[in-house]
Amino acid sequence: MADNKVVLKKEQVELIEELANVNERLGQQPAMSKVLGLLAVSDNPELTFDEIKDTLELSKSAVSQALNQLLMSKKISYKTKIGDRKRYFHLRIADWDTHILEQFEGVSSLIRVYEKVIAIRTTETKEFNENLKKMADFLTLVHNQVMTLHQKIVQEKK
Amino acid sequence: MADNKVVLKKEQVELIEELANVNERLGQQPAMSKVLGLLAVSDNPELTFDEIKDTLELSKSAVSQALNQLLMSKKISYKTKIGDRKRYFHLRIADWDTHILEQFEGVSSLIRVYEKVIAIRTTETKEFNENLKKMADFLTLVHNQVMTLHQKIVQEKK
DNA sequence: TTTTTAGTTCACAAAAAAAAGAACTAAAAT
DNA sequence: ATTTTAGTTCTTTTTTTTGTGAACTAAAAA
Repeated sequence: MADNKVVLKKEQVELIEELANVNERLGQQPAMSKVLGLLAVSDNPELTFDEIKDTLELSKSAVSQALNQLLMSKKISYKTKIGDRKRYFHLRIADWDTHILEQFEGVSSLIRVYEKVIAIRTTETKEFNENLKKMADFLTLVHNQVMTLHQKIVQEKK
Repeated sequence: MADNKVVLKKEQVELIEELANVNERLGQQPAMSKVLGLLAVSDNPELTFDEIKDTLELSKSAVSQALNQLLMSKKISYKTKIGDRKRYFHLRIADWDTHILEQFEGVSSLIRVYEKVIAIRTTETKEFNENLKKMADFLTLVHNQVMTLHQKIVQEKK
């Protein structure tokens, strides 16, 4: 029944909330978003189940589900310490580039759908179709530039 | 009580649903997303209230709310025809670049929050902080490139 | 002047998403 | 052997989101 709440300054709490909000807008679920925020802001980047639960004031089951989904989507991982049964959860921050590219997957979907729309549209609406095409082309350009930048990162890592 | 349903081929219906799904993942509400899909795919890009309502099989109030929100967020506009009281709603497709930039606002928020996180983090966690910084720098680079590309579009339009 | 059209507004219902709680489990500690 | 720890799983409850329906409005038509 001990309280494992992590001590946080007010500004840290505020940032966790802000981070959670941004993550929610990017389509992540609330509890997962809060966990991501906490793990990014906490001075100690490795927190136990109970520290997360007590700091975020969530139920065990909410924390369990959030952690497991984050583990499955490879946003977090955990360490164990000898002589200690607890797991220490942390962001997989070194894989930040993969996470960002996953977010950009949304742009790819958008491009694919718009290409399909362009393909089946009537040719009657010339200006409309031209604008759709310009938009799809712009998105493709952005997508390619992001991929190029990412390749540079990958090279640097090696 | 007339049925104003727009005639659509099966592939058009499927694309409307796909577009609606992508838009929902980008944070738009379901009814709004469907309206955007219909207006992008329909051969006639200018549809009346009742055509939208009957084609999407939504209630008057759902359509009314969706259209008004889309008008307010400037995703759509409408025309009137003389001797006709109906409004003809259409995508503001010529403003596609503005709409895309609005979506990219999410990236800016993300950068701003991560910069704040970096600013208040303990200096104890060197590698963690360096990775955060690299991520924020990458996002900033992407953001700048998108802005540069957009400037070119704006120039071309003039 | 009354009726119809083209919507709007708002209280409520339905559905979906999120969180909680309680019972359970497997391994470790006592 | 039984108790505790560190969670998991499943059902239920709560909250939030989305959509509906009925009453309303303002302008135009009959």
